[in-house]
Amino acid sequence: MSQITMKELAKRLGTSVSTVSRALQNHPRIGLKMREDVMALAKELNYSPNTTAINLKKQSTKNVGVVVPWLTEQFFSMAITGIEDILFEKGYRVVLQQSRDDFEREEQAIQALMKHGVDGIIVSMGSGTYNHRHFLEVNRKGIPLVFFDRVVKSLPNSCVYTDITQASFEAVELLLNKGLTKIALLNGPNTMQSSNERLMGYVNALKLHQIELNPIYIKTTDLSVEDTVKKTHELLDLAVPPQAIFAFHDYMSLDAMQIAKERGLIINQDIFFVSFSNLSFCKYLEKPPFASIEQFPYEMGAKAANLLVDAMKKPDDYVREEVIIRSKLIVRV
Amino acid sequence: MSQITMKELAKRLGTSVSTVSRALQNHPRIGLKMREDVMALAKELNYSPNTTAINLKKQSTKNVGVVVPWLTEQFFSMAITGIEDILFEKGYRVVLQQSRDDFEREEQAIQALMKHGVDGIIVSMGSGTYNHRHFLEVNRKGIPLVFFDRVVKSLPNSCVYTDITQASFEAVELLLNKGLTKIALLNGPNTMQSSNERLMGYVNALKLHQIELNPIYIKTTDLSVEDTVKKTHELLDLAVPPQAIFAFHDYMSLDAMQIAKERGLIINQDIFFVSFSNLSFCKYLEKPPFASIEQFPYEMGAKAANLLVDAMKKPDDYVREEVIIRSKLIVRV
DNA sequence: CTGTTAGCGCTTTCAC
DNA sequence: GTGAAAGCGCTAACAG
Repeated sequence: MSQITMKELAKRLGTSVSTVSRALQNHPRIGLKMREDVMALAKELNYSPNTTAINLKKQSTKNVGVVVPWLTEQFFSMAITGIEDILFEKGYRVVLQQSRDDFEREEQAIQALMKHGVDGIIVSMGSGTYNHRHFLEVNRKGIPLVFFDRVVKSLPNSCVYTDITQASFEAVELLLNKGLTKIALLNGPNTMQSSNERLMGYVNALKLHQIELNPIYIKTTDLSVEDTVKKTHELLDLAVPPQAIFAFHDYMSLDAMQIAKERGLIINQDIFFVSFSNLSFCKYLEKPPFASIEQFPYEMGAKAANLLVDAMKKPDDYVREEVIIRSKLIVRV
Repeated sequence: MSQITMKELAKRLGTSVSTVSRALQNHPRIGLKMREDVMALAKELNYSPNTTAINLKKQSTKNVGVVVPWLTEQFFSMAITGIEDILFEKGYRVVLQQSRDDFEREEQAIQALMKHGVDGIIVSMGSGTYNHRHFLEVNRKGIPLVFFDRVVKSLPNSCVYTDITQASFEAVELLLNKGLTKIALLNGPNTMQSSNERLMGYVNALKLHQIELNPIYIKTTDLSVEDTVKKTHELLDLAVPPQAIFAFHDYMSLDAMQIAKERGLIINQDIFFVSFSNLSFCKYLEKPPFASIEQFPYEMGAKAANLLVDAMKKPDDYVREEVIIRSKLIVRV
């Protein structure tokens, strides 16, 4: 199926390619009749422009690469929905890649995108990412890059995130205000900035309420179910087990809750869970985690997309922006 | 940041662009020293080819469009993961669009993809899609297209799906074998082929077990939560309410279950639910829907991607394939 | 108002 | 083995 080109249109109309081009893009300096003729023939022949050629000419692809750890995590699929909505309306397309929290894969994805030619990139970093050379490479190439959620604040790129420290503080304080003092932290890996911020919020809250920090209540995990299960058992095996667990996210809360239930504990009575995510399906649970932090992923994605669009518009006088989306603590019970 | 081009490499090496091109792609008829020199300089200058130019030349973009109703539905995010895995390894990139079960949007998405230039398209149709003109257009343009899950069997495109009728039959039979006879069907819209197939499976099972079909037990919905709620109430308001509900998918089961619970019914005792999807988070429920049909979305996506890759390889002698992925009824209780 | 011309960056005959 | 040249489809000065 040989696509019909402007050359063909020009030939049939006995005119030149440039005239056809101008007519098609409603250039002012073009005769009315000619414009109409061209338009008519184009429609008749079902002409559609070759975007690749335009891309080559314009040095842009109207493609934006998006790299997230897991599409299957609700947080990310909602964020991508926000990204897609903004980008689509601005004429961009989303090229998607998952890093699966694996450094190698993330690097591969970024390289593929650069090689493939995208006008910009939006990234939420994987938990396994221990260095930033791929991002530096993107910056070196002058491709606009925006981070969201799992960001790198030390890089000169704009980023969108929630104040994890503050949100963590509020979550832990909620528990403290309930009179609970033995609160455990079931965290992500130390390598993740957001794990450290959770820790800070946790520490701050305890400090403010003059509860002594007990290191045995602090566990890090690699975010896997197995590790969550293991560390939860460790916590519940303690001589004085925690009354509440502040977990990395709802997925972790849910897995930890299963363990607690198996061990005969009653949720929201013997033990309380709070975490990030505010997963929608928790509403179907008889006993949902006590509270959760809503991070508004759709809005975060949309904001990141908007920042990227700005950056792509004016690659020269690019101003780094750091946008903090205010999270909200949702008490479920 | 002006990217470095082959022209630049050629200039610096005092050779021609064509030689550089050949050296870079390990053309046989090229001097060893020259090849090494070119390679070395390319590495040094961090040369990377302009994919758009290659695309224009090769008349292909290595981009594949994927259109699904909702990214946030686990079924689709898993399918896309399968698609992405296969496509990435074959050197293709996934361009993602969501139709949100809206015909206009689906049409827009398909058009944007065609215009944008993709080598192929994978689609799972939206529930609101009432005609196929956009697919016909894709076919007319000779762009390979493969359907999965929500397919159009009457079109000449390959497709991958589960045997909904058979799976529905098994699901309903499971209930019948439990001695339940008053079974309702909470279906999707009539416009969806897969709704009709569910209905057929339902009818077949009842017939085989010589249970008379009672039309008041059959409800269609537009898949929205509101409509699900409404129709569930209608069913439970009946003089003789159903003992079991076969719902479109787990999301619908869950919403319907909420209503049943609110009305004081005990799940898996007073009323049983079965549906499609086998959502992973149901494992966290005290009382999950009684059974669910696992459709192996990852495998479906992967298979669809493989079919598309084949179709893109040999656009001429294209053979339509219809692949049926065997589903599995998972009894949860 | 319209045609000519020169590319965008790369591949690929066709010569030498 | 290497270079010159054409061309993928389109845009945009530059001349009329």
